Amino acid sequence: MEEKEEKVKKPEPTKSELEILQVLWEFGPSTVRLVNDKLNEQREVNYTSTLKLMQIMAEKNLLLRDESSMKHIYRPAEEEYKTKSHLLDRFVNTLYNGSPSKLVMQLVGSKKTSREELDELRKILKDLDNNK
Amino acid sequence: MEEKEEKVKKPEPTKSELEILQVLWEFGPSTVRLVNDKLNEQREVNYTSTLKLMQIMAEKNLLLRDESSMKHIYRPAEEEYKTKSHLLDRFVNTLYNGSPSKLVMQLVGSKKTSREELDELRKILKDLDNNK
DNA sequence: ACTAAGGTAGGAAACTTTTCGTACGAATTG
DNA sequence: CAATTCGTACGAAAAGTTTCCTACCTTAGT
Repeated sequence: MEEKEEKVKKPEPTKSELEILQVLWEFGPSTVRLVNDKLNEQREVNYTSTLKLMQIMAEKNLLLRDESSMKHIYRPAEEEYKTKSHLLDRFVNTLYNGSPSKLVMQLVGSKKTSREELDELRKILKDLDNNK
Repeated sequence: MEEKEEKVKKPEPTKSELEILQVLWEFGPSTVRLVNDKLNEQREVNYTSTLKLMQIMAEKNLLLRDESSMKHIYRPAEEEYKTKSHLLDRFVNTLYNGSPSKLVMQLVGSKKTSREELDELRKILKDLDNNK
C-alpha cells in the first residue's frame, strides 16, 4: 500500500501560477494558447513564458496534462474549492491570527464592501442560523 | 503643492516583510533586536538578516525609523488596519472575483471553521442587521 | 586602556520566480 | 514540396527575495 493516486505533495502556487489556475478553473481544461490569450487580456506575456510556467506546474503536480494530441491539454490537479480553501486558511492564519470572524469584521467594516454584498452576507448568516 | 507627508507609493509587503510587520504591530515600535528575537521564536533567522530586511523596508517606506538614539527604533509606516484591509481586498479580488460574500460562504462551509467562530459570525451579522 | 558585546551599513551570495531566446518537429497552405 | 505557422522542449538570463559575511563604530565592563 503505497501509491494510490497522487501521493506527491503539491506546493502552494505562486502568484503567476495562480493566474494560470484561475483561467483553467474558469474555462476548463485548455491549451497553453488559450491560457496565454486570456492572460494577455490582462497583461502582456510572451507565449513561451506561459508555456514554460505551465510545464513547471505540471512537474510540480499543480497541473495534469493530456499529451495524446499534439496540442497538450492542461487541467488543474486539484479542485478549485480545495485549493482556494487552503489558501484562505493560510491567509486567515497569517493575517487574522486564525480567526475567520476577525476577517469578516474587517469586510463588514470596509467602505469597499458594497450594499449588495452586505445583503448577501446577511442572507448567508441567516441560512447558517436556520440549519443550525 | 507637492509634498505633504508620504507621497511615495508603498509596495505590497512580501512574505518575510509581513512577518516583521506583524511583530511591530503587536509590540509597537521596536528595535531590530526585539523583532529578531520574536521571529526566532518561530524559526531561525540571523540577526543581520532581519536588520537588512528592515533597512530595505525603511527604504521602501514600509517602515519609518527613529535614528536619534544609536539603537534605531522602527515602526510601520501604515496602520495595521489599512495594510490588512488592502491585502484582504487584493485577496478577495484575485480569488473570489471581488465578491466578499463568496469568501464568507467558503469560510462557513469549511470544516476547519470552529463552532465558536460560527457563533461569532452570527453575532456579527446580527449586528449588521440591527444597525441597518 | 583593552576587551567584549552589541549596534549599523553594505555587498555579495543563494534561492526562488519569471521571462524569453533558440532549436526543432508537425501541420497547414499555396 | 517549399514556406509559413503553430506547437513543444530546454536552457539561460533577468528579476525579485532572502540570507549572511565582513567591516567598522559605540558602549559597557574589567
